[in-house]
Amino acid sequence: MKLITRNTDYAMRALCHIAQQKKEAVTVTEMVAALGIPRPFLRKIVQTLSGEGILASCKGQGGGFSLRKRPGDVRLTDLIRVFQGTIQLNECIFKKKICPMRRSCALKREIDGIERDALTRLHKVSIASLIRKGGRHDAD
Amino acid sequence: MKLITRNTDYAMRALCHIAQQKKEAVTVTEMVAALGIPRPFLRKIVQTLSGEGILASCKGQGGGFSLRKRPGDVRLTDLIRVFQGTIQLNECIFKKKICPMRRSCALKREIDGIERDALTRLHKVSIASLIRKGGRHDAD
DNA sequence: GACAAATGATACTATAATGGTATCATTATA
DNA sequence: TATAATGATACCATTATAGTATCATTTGTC
Repeated sequence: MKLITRNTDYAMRALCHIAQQKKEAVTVTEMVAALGIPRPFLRKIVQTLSGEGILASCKGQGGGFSLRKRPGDVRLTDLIRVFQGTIQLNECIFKKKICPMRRSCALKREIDGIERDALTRLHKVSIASLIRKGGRHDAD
Repeated sequence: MKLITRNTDYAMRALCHIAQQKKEAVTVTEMVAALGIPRPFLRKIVQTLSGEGILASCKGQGGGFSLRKRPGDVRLTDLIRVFQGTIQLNECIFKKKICPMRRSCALKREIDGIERDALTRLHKVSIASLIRKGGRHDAD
């Protein structure tokens, strides 16, 4: 069971790191040093976050990334949506066809309920909530 | 988010179907007709369930599969373990290395908690509980 | 102006998981 | 003996994941 992928995980760590710096802009170099994430991969991730309007970027020397949203407004579900595709509950087993048992499938009802609750909880996890909970997000 | 794969889903449907028949043994042919699952795939699945001791099998004409356990004793988590590998919570991001932030990672704590609760609920779903909830498990 | 340090854009790759298919062997019943 | 069933296994196609690699562009500093 994997609720979040590395993309999502790394993204959230990077965002928490940025949120905790007092600086104007945080560079990838700095984040690599702090978080230990492979540089090209992290670059791709923050570029995506920039494209999504979650981070702002400044090019050139002295540039870097900064938060464009309030820490309380960036939730795990947002990142999951960006990096893991639309958040869909377990789509019905019969791909193109309409599921012949959708009216009455107890199994699907159960799974849906469990997934829905997990999503509700993931939605409550934001940059702000993680920072509040203390715990450092950088490596040693 | 995908808590269960088709393997798991099909397995549970097949098991529920078998549990609801009064017969000694249920054949794959019969299950294919009832559930609409691709025959060779379903064969592989029930063979696996047989190997796991969840189903008993009889070869030869007049043979088929039957439940070897009580319906209350076959849970979704059992099938997830069989078809989706060991149920592991999100393993730490840094593969071989020891995660440098395991002492203090608020993100991991949150995800762990959510996954753990989902597993607890998946553990409560069994053949028996699904059958009890009514709802048919066969196709039209 | 040249250089260095930063991001932007984009293409590529390797591995594993998922969702199957296909075949041949074996067993048991009619 | 023919037939209907499972057993064992090998194969395959697609997608997602987790990256890597390159070149272009911008911008501050000397």
